[in-house]
Amino acid sequence: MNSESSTSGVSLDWVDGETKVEEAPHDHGDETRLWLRLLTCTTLVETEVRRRLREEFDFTLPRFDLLAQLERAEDGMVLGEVSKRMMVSPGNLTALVERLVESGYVSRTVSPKDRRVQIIALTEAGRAAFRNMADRHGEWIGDMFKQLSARDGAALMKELGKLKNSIRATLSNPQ
Amino acid sequence: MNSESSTSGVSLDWVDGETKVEEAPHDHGDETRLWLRLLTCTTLVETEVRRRLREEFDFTLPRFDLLAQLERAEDGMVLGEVSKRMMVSPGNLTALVERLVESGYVSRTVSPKDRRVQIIALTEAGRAAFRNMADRHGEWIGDMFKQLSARDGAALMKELGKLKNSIRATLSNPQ
DNA sequence: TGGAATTAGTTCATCCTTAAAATGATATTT
DNA sequence: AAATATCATTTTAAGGATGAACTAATTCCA
Repeated sequence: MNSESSTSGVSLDWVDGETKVEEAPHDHGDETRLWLRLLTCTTLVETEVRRRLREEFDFTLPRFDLLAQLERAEDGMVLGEVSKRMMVSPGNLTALVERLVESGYVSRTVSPKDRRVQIIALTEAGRAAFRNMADRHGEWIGDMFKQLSARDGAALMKELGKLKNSIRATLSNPQ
Repeated sequence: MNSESSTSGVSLDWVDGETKVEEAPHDHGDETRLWLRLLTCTTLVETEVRRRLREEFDFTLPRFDLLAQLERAEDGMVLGEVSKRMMVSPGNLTALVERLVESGYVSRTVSPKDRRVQIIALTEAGRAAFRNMADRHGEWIGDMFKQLSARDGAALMKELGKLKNSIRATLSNPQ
């Protein structure tokens, strides 16, 4: 029904890990199924975006995400701030930024006020490249989401907002 | 308001990359915002699950996911099938399975009918360890989702179902 | 049968990612 | 001012992930 198999495997013939993982005493089966469905949706979109970024622009998603963060910080951003916004470890950024500096999309300046601090910013080339990719990115997402009515989209947005609050509540107040 | 800063950075003080990435001619801004919110929720949960798996069981999420797939295949599973269900490349599994075989949680048998094929299965130790972790996993998810009413959960499940269909439609019929 | 295509997995090079430890700079005490 | 704490970033070691190239086994079919 649904196959494709490229030389290097993977592709469209995935199957969904989405089924119950457990059925324990106090259950939580519903939440777990919901979580798995959430994860499935995210993985499907994310994988496709990665694939297209590579194919069309020979670019990676982490690099794209980094440019996206910088794009709305006209005067650049402190590295630590980027780390928080991207939800990745600071150590991760070191190499990522390095590569983007090398390719000329990003500039890196040591703050004159505090020599520990770095300010990262988009170069003109980076800004142009990003805008280009972001346009396509928007189209891809629009395409993948297109069967969802405006109504459903709004509902989903709202429900996800509630979920996000629920998660954050637990995270900031463990146990 | 919300900080914690361990030696190695990251933790609770994330900020959400969730804001518009672009505002292009044909827009897609709503879909993109929805996508970013979806991604944020997934990342929050996933990161927390990783953290707790490591802390409580010194285990990784990919390994846990692999055990989860095998758990509901009494007689084991062909490696390629695992790859499809987990939505990861086959090459990825080679090392993952190797490590789980070493730790005694998984057995690997070459099929007698077709010597290209491998059958992977949980060992008794693997089954026990998995059940243990899966119980806790369910609790964590239940905890993070607990502020979502049953009604909201059901609604979210349904909306995500629609989204999943939309995505799959695009993937199996690109352009 | 015997060659070509297909299929299942592995290997390789490259990148991403993290936690933890280390480095180096600024702030805070005493 | 010296000692100490805190803070921003880098380094390191280890695991995950991918696409592409490769190996080996099976199937297809002329």
